[in-house]
Amino acid sequence: MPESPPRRIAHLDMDAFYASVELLRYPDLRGQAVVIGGRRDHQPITLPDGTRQYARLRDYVGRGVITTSTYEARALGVFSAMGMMKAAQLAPEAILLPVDFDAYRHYSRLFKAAVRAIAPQVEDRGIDEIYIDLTDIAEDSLPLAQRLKQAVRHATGLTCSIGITPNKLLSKICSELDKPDGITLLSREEIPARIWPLAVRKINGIGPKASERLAAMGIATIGQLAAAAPEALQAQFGRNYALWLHEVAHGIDERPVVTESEPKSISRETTFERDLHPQQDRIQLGSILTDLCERLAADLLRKAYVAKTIGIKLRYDDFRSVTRDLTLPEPVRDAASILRAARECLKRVPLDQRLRLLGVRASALLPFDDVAESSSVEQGELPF
DNA sequence: TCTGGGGTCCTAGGACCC
DNA sequence: TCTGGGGTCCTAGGACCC
Repeated sequence: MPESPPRRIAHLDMDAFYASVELLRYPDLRGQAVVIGGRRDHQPITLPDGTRQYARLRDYVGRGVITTSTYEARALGVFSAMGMMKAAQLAPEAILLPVDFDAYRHYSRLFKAAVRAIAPQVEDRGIDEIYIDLTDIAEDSLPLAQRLKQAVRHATGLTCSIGITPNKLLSKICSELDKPDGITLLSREEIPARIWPLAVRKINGIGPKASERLAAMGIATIGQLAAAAPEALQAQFGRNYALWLHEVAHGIDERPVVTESEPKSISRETTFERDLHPQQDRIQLGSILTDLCERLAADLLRKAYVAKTIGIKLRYDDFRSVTRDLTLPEPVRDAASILRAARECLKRVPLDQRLRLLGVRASALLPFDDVAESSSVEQGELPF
């Protein structure tokens, strides 16, 4: 087997991205505990004398979660994905700002363009992070990393953290090691000293479930995972996942940096302010469903896709969720057809319990060139 | 005071075809 | 005549990520 050439891969992660974008707009909040999240109106109010009044976390009522927080807020124990009502108990005085995705998308485009101008082999990993293949660039890693950070800073006023290693797995781990505003370089030889002491949870792909099962086996660190008996891992996790665990624990990852990809699905979902009953609240649920279908249709139109499969997602008041899919004879993208398919799916789902969430999803996507639209109609009894 | 919204990938079973 | 194997599509659920 031919030896593959050694690669040089960077992972670049923006520091507390949403919160940092907000601080550009509200510099008076610098140094304070600030959290971003929620849908409710908690826009800052500018008083006649020019001073601003901000909402406080303790004033929040609802089901929102923290999307991002500043490092000052994190120091108080407030992290992403935490319920805002719970966070309010830990940091009642923290400033609360609503999310503004348009602003974050704008800065996302700016920092990615700045990176691409230096290193064009960029893989998008969401709004605030990218992988970069630096293999074909001659410059040494440290000055190159400094130049990338400078370019990002110049384009956005924001800081980021960069890890550079032989692969995506290690770079992702490393970009976190010196946050914020850090650079971490790592070679294969340094894996035992610098990677093995870390918790298995630091590996991208080992989540809460897997790390809990590993903990039950007495495996807490990546080094312990690397030393674990393969048979024991297979007994716990099955063949494929066990093999993967063994590889990543040894720092092996051959995944390429993928610079282009097509979306697999597009979806819209919403959690209600209060749980809704399928019968008693059927009017309201019907209008929510219609609204979701219309937004999904607008997304498909804007992104120029048609969908062969339409699905729904329900979450019950006990947080169990179910999905139903329907593959259509012809691809669709208009709201009426999506709604029709979603209602067909709804007929196949138990509706005897209050709901907290409803979602609609389009999958099996095809680029919209000139695909003829379906007009097949079969309207049966409607759940709501 | 429970837990958002947008995604990807994997698994597993059944239908259906050759 | 009670017995195949492979391939693909569809569906449902779950883990995980940002």
